[in-house]
Amino acid sequence: MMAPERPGPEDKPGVALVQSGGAVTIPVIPVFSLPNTLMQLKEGDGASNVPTVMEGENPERLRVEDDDLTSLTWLQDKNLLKGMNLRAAVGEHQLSPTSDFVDDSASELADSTCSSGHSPSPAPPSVATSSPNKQKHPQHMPYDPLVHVNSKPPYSFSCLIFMAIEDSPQRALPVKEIYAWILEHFPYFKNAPTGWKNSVRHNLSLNKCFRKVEKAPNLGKGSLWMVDPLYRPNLMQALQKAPFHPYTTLDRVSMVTNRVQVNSPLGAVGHSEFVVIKSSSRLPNPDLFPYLSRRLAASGVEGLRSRDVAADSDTTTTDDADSLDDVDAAAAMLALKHGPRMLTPKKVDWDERPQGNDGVGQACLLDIRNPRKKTRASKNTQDTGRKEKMIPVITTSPSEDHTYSAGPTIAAAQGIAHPALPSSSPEEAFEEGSESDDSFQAMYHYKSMEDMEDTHAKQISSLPPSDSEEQRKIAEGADALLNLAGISTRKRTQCVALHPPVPGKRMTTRGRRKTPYRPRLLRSIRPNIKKKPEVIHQQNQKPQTLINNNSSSNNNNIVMTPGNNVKLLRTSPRSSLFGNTNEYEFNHNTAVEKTKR
DNA sequence: TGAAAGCTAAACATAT
DNA sequence: AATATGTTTAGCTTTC
Repeated sequence: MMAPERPGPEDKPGVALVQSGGAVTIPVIPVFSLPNTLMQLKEGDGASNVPTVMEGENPERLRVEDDDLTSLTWLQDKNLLKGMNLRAAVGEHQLSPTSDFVDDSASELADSTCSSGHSPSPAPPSVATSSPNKQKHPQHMPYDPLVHVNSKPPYSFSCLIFMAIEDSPQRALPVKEIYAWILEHFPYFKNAPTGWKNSVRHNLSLNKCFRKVEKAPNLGKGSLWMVDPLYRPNLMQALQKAPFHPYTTLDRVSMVTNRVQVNSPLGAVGHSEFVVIKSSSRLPNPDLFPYLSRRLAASGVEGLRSRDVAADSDTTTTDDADSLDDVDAAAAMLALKHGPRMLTPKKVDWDERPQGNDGVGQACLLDIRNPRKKTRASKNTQDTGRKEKMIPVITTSPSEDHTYSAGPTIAAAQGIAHPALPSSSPEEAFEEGSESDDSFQAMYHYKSMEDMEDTHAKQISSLPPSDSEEQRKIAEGADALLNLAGISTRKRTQCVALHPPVPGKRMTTRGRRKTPYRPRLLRSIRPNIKKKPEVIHQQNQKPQTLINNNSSSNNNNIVMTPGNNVKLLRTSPRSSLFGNTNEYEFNHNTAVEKTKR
């Protein structure tokens, strides 16, 4: 079964070449999409024949239709690539000028060309469609999922799911839409065996990073899946570690192709040149990943520069306000809990901000890696020997990235002290600087914290003393929300013990088998110990239940309202006797007890 | 070499 | 009943 109809790639062209005034100007093309561009260059460099892609056109379709395009061997002949500083672009691989990069890339490009329809003699369909290369994409090649359709994406399923969810408007997707997203953005899976869907479901169920959310029954089968806010930094970290994530690839080099005076009135044809410039873009292609790129930018992945870039980007500026709506619920609740003090970490300009005063997320920035157990990211960056030698590592162990078994890095998310962290509380995290690298200071801050700093927190802080009871209620509600979300609001001494296993997420049994194999026949007769569903059905199905507490002693329900606000329905055991429910509704501007009934 | 991470397959249950 | 979705177990490969 193919994906349901949805906006296709034509709505989000990966590469748009803009023709203007007879000359073809080529915008900055990230390495992520580089092969797309390369594919459009004609053998022999006949510039007059260089196809142009009008904005909005589907590059995928063009790849298919431009059958007159030939391979890129001319690139090797011209030795253009060799002159580039591709060392950084290829991630962790040290490439000597005489490395086998060209050869390998040639074969890979040939594969790409063939698979994407650029070859003048495309491979038979049986080869191109029924035999996807199950091997992962070679690490020394920039990866374009729309081009390297025969290479298995170098991302784990959890990363793919994460990207899919993050790239959705509501940050929540049903399984079916996750399938569709993956199929759209990674056509490899169109020809992959159907087992990948099983893997997706398996990952959703087992991976602690993903949480099931109830949705209205009339919206089809199944539930919505969201990224657990607690683990979002972990996933982002995992994504950064992925060898060809746009962070790590685009980060190194962006390629600007300046085709000089192509089809110009001056007739200066037959000359193309590639100019490689360094860029700090750490974001995915906003055309391919509109929401994802924006949200990662909003999450501070790219840091200061990303903000600047975003401000200059058409894609981001148009929806900049929208991105402000992406309030991290956990951060919001923490802010509510801890009040304005938590929310106002020395308001300073980003450029002037002291290192380390990054609020809740700041603890995430500290490089607390175990020097003995280097992460791949650290190894990679050491290899590159570039300034970005310190990729922010949120967790000390890869096992805490986004895996099934690791405990959440709540300490990091909360600013709760890690043994290696200088601060032991969120407050201290604000009060103390860190020795973090420059590249750290803007990363992984919660944009929502800033937003609330300007609006939400000010409202709270402006409450007169007579409203302290109200504020206490809000804090209490936020506390409940946090606790329900698995975020401890206790002090550090308790935080470790307060990491409960994520309900419904088993602790790992992966790796080598620790228990004897139990035949299916025996397992089939075991009693049904299926856990109770995590989500509850609201009487009014309009809001989506985010979190609920199955405990009978706590009648808290967290729902997401249609306006993407977080609503807490709290019925204390005593008040429930009288049918009273306090309803708190939180958004990025307000935190008020909305109704009582 | 062992452990961890990730992938795949499969059985089974439940929901639509 | 068929299909989609969700859960769980198991075994494998790869990487560290």
